[in-house]
Amino acid sequence: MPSKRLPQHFYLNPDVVQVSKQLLGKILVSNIGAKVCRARIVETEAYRAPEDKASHAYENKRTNRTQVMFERGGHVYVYLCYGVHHLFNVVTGPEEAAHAVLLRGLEPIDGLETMLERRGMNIAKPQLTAGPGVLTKAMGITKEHNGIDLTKKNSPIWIEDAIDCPQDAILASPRVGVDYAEECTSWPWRFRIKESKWTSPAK
DNA sequence: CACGGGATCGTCT
DNA sequence: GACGATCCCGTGT
Repeated sequence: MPSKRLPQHFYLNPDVVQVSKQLLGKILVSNIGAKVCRARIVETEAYRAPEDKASHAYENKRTNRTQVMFERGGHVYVYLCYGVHHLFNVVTGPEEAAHAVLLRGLEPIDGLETMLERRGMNIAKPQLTAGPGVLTKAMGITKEHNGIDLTKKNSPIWIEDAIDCPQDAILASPRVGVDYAEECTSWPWRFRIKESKWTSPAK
């Protein structure tokens, strides 16, 4: 059952909230350090510039860090959080629209041994890849991958297509860790596949 | 299970 | 010089 790389037009959709939902069920693949890992995306969050106070690109603020968010959809935005964790975002929309989808939870498919080794764990349990900081560690993703294009041939990271997740299988709730974002804090832009155990802890 | 704190450093003021 | 789009471990219940 061969999977296919998502085409560029998937990422160019100007509605980042819709893309955030459409990414649920898709397959994230990394080919890093001569190891291939595949995992199903089960939790995401949408960040929409310029009006979203939780977004690093709030008011279209352009800095060295946020520059990549203004690239064409399909690029990757990775940044260091709390000096400890690398967080992985998919940039979406046309060039100059600084939207992004944060990946928050994965369900392992292939490369489980590699993921366990990278995490220093012995047995597979949800904490292996449930959470934005730990899923990057399991997949081998770091700041080095900031700015790469998921749709480019031979990129070390890409996303494969899969059947869309049915709407009634998706649970929407407020985003995590954005208490500073005032009225945007309550926007229900965190999406998860209801029955999956591989999502980060509920708020 | 709910909190509370420490780790740790790039980014922006 | 302050502060994170987090995680893990410790303590108390």
